[in-house]
Amino acid sequence: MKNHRNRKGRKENARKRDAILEAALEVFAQKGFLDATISEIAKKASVAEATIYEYFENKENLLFSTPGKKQKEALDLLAFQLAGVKGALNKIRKFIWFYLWFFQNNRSWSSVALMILRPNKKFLNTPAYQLLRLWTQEILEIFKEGQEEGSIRKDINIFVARNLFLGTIEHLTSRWILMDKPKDLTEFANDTADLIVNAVKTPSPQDVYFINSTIHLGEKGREMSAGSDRNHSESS
Amino acid sequence: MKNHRNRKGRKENARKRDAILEAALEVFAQKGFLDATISEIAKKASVAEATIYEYFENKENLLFSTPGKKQKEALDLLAFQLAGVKGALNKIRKFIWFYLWFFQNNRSWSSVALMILRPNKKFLNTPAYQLLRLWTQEILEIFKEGQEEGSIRKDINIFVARNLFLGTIEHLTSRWILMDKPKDLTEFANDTADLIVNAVKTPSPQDVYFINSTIHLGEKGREMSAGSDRNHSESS
Amino acid sequence: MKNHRNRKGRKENARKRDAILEAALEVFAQKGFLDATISEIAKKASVAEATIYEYFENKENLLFSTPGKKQKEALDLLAFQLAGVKGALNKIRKFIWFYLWFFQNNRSWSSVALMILRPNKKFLNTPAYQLLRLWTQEILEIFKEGQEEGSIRKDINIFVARNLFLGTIEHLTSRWILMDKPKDLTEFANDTADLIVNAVKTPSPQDVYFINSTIHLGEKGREMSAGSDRNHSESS
Amino acid sequence: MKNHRNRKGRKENARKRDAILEAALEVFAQKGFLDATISEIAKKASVAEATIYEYFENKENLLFSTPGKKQKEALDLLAFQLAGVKGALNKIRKFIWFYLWFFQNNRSWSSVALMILRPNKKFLNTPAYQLLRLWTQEILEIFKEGQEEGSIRKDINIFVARNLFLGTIEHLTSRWILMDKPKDLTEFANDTADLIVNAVKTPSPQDVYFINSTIHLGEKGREMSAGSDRNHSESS
DNA sequence: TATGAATGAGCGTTCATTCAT
DNA sequence: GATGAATGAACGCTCATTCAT
Repeated sequence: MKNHRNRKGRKENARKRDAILEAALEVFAQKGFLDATISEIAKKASVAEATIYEYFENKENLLFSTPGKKQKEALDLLAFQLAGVKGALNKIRKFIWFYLWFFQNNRSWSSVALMILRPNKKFLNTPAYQLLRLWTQEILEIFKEGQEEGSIRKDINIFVARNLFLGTIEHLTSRWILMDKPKDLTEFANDTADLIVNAVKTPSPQDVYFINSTIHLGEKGREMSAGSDRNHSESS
Repeated sequence: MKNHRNRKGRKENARKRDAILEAALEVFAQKGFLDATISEIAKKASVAEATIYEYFENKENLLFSTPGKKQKEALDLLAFQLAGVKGALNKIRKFIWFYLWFFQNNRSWSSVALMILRPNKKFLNTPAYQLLRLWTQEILEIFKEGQEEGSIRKDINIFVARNLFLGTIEHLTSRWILMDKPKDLTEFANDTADLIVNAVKTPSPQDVYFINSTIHLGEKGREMSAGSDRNHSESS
Repeated sequence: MKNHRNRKGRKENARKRDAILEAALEVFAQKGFLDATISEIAKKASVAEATIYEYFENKENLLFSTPGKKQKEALDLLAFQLAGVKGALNKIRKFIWFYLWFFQNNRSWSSVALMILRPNKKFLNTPAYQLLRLWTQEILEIFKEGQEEGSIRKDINIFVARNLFLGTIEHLTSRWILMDKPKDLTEFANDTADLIVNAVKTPSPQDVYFINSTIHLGEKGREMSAGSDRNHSESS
Repeated sequence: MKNHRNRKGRKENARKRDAILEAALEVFAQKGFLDATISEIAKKASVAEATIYEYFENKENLLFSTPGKKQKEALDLLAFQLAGVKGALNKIRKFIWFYLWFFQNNRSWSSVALMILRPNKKFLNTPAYQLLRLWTQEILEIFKEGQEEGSIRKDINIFVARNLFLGTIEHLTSRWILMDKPKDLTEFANDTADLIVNAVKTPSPQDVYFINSTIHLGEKGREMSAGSDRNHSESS
């Protein structure tokens, strides 16, 4: 409220600022927002508590500042990952894999983003949230692209499709965070991609085949989702 | 001293207990777990703060006790809703619609379940969570049923499919809770069902048709998803 | 701001409330508002810090509640003191003496009232201040009475006269509080009364006398201010 | 390191020092000692916070240094104002008017002096306080002069009279600072002077007059206090 | 059973002040 | 001489929880 001095956001010591953010990310991920203490964050960042207030207005502001850098990194990497990939469906598959991979390799960030930030209404009015929207808009673009190129059905609601996309991945990741299952989050990338692709793709004749005048399920899909079956140990 | 909870005998008890739970649900939904105070819950339930501790061990225990009744109600209603519905795909559609309908008509409960309980690790060790599993197992059963009857592809991972199912609905509902969009949560029930059904159903020849020796997209799907187009006002 | 529970002002334990007020008065008097700590007040009152917040909203509110009881006591005693006194001028003398006596016998209260409350703008919007106004209005009444009975000049501004009255006494008392001089605050009651009475009283022929056709100062005043001379040790 | 204050040599120094003092005066007046922050003073003075510590030992020291310059200015002006005025009573009138005028035209200074410095015990051990004593001694001198010339009663305690003088003026000014009443502080200069002069002056036969062998109140006083009546809008 | 009253334990936040540059 | 950066040291305040009645 009262930001005395020239507190907040000096670039001078980006290193110290980053150290605080990193520490905060870890502590928030581990303890949750309210059980996390400034004291612990400060200790982990090797600064005095008061120093945190030189860079961030308050605890909540610190929380909201926490995902920014990683989010940008994710955006850059995503572009890199998608570069050269042809076709919306392939992009979707790549996106899903990358999304899960990135979550997996940034567990604290995932935890903060999904468990703390997402249920927080105030987060919506935050610069960090605006950044996040770039990410989700990318998904929409891919769907649109697919509709234009014909690979994605024109009769689906792409906003609902985006819900499908995000909801599925976030649900999978949430389970991973909460229950440590599966150990390897990307393990289900293919199965997940199969379903999502199925959901949106334009049906093609390759999907059906004729045996003795009967139409059977094509086996093509199987080739991409080998290893997926009901034998996975699922606890719920 | 500590087993008041077990004395189900007296009606007066149950009434007061329910009043507390209802008040708690509302306050938790409105304020979140930590900003909710025992004091406010007590006031809303018209009991003294200490009385709450006669019925619940502590604040967290109260939180975890909060969804139980509604959850049972949901299970009963679900059975009622699915009764007489033929075919896994139709059950899925019905389930989706009912899920959204129930969320919509129990906002506080939805809010507590999705925003507070789900991100809470401790909730997993809770009786209330076991109840919730019955719910999600129902989904698995339907998928299995579909695979047996042939309407659902046998080559999909039904656990991942359940993620798809739950994740999509919860994501949609979360948006509704956080941003009040869409006003009517069931508005997208059909579009959502279309996508999920597409994702899991066994492709059938009806989905393709031949014109001049070429296979085209069947129009059947369209019949069920009338009203679905990209004109929905979506803000993100 | 947020007064959770039924905090503030339960009469149930007026004893505890009084203990807190008394402790607060002493600590405030000794340390000033900001150097006084809730912790010290709690210790002196033999209650937990949190208990203070059961009775008072916050530190400032506690400060403002501090003088009330004594102020009422002063009002009652004043009425008692003035009862039976005839004539506005005699009432003024009595009032002055009592005012100084009461300050002297309630040092902490004096200190808080003059040193902390008076310079605090917010105090003006306080119930305690309204009580104080009864006190100062009493002075006005006496001046009016004197003007009606003829003992006080009709050509003076009684509001300014009240400033004279209050300002003089408060200045004297402030010096006493700050510098412990004079040891006995009532020592100058007579001299002060003489001056204030002189300032407002209707001049009377007794005040002048004729010697050899010349008018001299009457000696009557002297009788009441015996002992007043310039030999007092004054440091400023 | 710690004696920068003594290096009066460089002009640049004095200029910066004055800027700090001026800023401090305003901030202290507006916020009070404790709510004033070094940060705000620094900002207002356009210097860095640390710079303030080059010129002043600490916050309290800065506060005590704050009134000095104005106080000297007041002393000089007072001498100027009193120059050529004949008779103690006239000097008293002039002094009162000038005192109020100076307060009025230096509101921040008044505020700091009366509201912050006066209730502060430590201020008494301060060079600035010694300067202030010159001011109050001047009052004593005038009283003595009046007693010698016969215009002021020899039977009054001049120290008490000084209390009357200072207390009245300070009380009036305090009200003005706290409640902005009256708008023009010098409005009551005459009325105040009348009362104070009445209080101390030697009664003279002109004050009484004879009608039908009876002694009546003289009207002389009225001539000097035109405009004084009970119609002033006073809120308390 | 119900509760009014009391409190222990803790945390975010503020600033005056220091010091290396 | 000037200052940006860092921090130590405090303190008000909140609430979940307990317990005597």
